[in-house]
Amino acid sequence: MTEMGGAVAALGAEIAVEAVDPAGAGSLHEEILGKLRRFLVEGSLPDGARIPERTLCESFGISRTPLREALKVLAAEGLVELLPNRGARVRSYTETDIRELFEVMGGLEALAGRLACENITDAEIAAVEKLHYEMYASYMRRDLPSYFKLNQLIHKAIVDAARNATLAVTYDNFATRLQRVRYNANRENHKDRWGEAMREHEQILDALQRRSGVELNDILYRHLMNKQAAALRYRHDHPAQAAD
Amino acid sequence: MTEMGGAVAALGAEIAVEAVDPAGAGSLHEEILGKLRRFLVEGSLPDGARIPERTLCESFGISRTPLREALKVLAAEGLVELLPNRGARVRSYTETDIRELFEVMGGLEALAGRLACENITDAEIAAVEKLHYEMYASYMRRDLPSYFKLNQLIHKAIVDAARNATLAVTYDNFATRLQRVRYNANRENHKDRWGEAMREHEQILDALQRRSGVELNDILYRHLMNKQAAALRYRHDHPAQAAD
DNA sequence: GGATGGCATTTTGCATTTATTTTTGGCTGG
DNA sequence: CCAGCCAAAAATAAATGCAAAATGCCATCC
Repeated sequence: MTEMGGAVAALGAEIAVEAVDPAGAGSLHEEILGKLRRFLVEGSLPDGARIPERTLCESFGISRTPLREALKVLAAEGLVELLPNRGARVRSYTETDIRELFEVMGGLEALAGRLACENITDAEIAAVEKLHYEMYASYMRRDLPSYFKLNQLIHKAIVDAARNATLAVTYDNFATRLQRVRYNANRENHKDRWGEAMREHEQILDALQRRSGVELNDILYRHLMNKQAAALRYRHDHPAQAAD
Repeated sequence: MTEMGGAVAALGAEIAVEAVDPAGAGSLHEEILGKLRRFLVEGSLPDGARIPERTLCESFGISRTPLREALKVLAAEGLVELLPNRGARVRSYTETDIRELFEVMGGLEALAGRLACENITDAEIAAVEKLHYEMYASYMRRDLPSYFKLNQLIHKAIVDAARNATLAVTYDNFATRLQRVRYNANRENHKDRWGEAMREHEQILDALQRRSGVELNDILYRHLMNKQAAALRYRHDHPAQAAD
């Protein structure tokens, strides 16, 4: 397994850098958990790569116990898979997995939209409007990174307005898994759908302003389904590093 | 902490019984995980009870390492909460938590219904019909346990028909958390709503037969919201062992 | 008499050690 | 020369041991 030697070395470097910032909370294993999660999301390790715990322990400068605990949690979160007596692998998402993830995200966002319409304040709607127009400006400027950032903030604002912490946590969990996928599929693929997505966001804002729960529910679900279709289309056109 | 001595003793007994049945998969910590989860769901430990790991280790007859790993996973699943340097407690669901759980379940079931309408086969619809009429028979017989069992099977059938394993796993996770709540709130409270629930299930079957995704989506969500209202109403009338 | 500070006990968190399983390399037999 | 098997090495899983943090208790001081 030399193919990931470089990646593990990179991991070591990453840790050296992040050791400065007091990332985690109190306990060591939570700190490790956060670092590992971030590392996996950023896609620095190829899909399906084995995660030799001994090597990682040396990189992190810790013992194997807290690392194993962190891996168990990450497995429960769906970012790694644990093969009995054979260690951990980076979970490789098949096309089916990706389809399913988008569907669940669609259901969660739809729920968030419905609840948000029941609970959102005028001030929060104004804040979303602001984000929306900033995002539109980014769209006109063809500033993709800014667009993505604002896009994320809008969706997060809707989830927050749903007043449901359990939903927010679950949403974050799935968003994290999808990020792992999205980092692989380069963001370029979004350009195909950019105009369409922008129009959908107009509808999202409109439904939110009118506090129409059922409409926002439906729009957000279809919005995610369109994202899904685009992602799968991209994957078919670029089966480069696919690991199905 | 003598208040839970009896409960832990009961735990020990439980394990002795279950040690016979080959519950878990291969690895020891997964076996422990399953046992602990089942034990927590059954509500044998009071809300907020401390879980001293040393005591549990003796009960299970294992070392602390696999137990700690299992506890970390259960914390990620939301069944226990880990206080840094202060061990694990049984997570006590506040009224807000319960409200949130029902909302998320509503979103997930709604999604399942929508997807099921797109994917379900005629044979599967026939199977649901069969379950439905059996459930109706149980309703007429006032056979609550049978009714509950069939009710669960119908909802499970819809989730399975959604053809989304990720959704199914997530659904199970939340269903487990709610079971922990439901075991506390005695099932008697359902009798208030029994007729109403039965009528809702007529609509569910109808929408499924017509494969009307948007309708089933909405019906299932409202179905869960009515369950939520009933559960919270019960909780208000019976604040017995409430641990808010 | 009440409150505060220090000490002892208990409990958790991490590291180290031991054992079991898997894998790989080499060897032997066909 | 290839296939199957055995053995050694490596990796993982579990257990134990050690150190640090927290809680409870007691004594002393105000």
